[in-house]
Amino acid sequence: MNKDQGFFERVYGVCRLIPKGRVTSYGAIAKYLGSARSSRMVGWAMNSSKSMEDIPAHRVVNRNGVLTGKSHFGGTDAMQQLLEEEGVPVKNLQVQDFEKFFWDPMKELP
DNA sequence: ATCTTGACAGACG
DNA sequence: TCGTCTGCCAAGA
Repeated sequence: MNKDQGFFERVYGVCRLIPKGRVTSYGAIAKYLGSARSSRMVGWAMNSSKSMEDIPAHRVVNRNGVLTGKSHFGGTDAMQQLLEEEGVPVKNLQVQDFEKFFWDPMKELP
């Protein structure tokens, strides 16, 4: 979470802090990191995180609540099932009641 | 050192 | 309302 590791390391830190059964958006994380318009960087970081088991990237979706990164989860609906197991209802890669399950790092974290 | 890519987001036409 | 384009910043080739 220190900047020593670079930008995406911080993204990892936030991802790990996402409570189980909650989801957040790339923009929210980017904003929390201070670069609200660098949401792409978050996705980029996740791209690297996909190789890191410690990062629950399945809890990170786009602002629409759509699991855009599902393709990176083996090309199956594994990502969707993971969320459902955690208590997040997902329908066809779309998080149901997204706002309800949305977890804002800036708001939840001190 | 330069160019391309990237799991987004917001603005514009 | 929907489709398209740009903006943003970092990492890999």
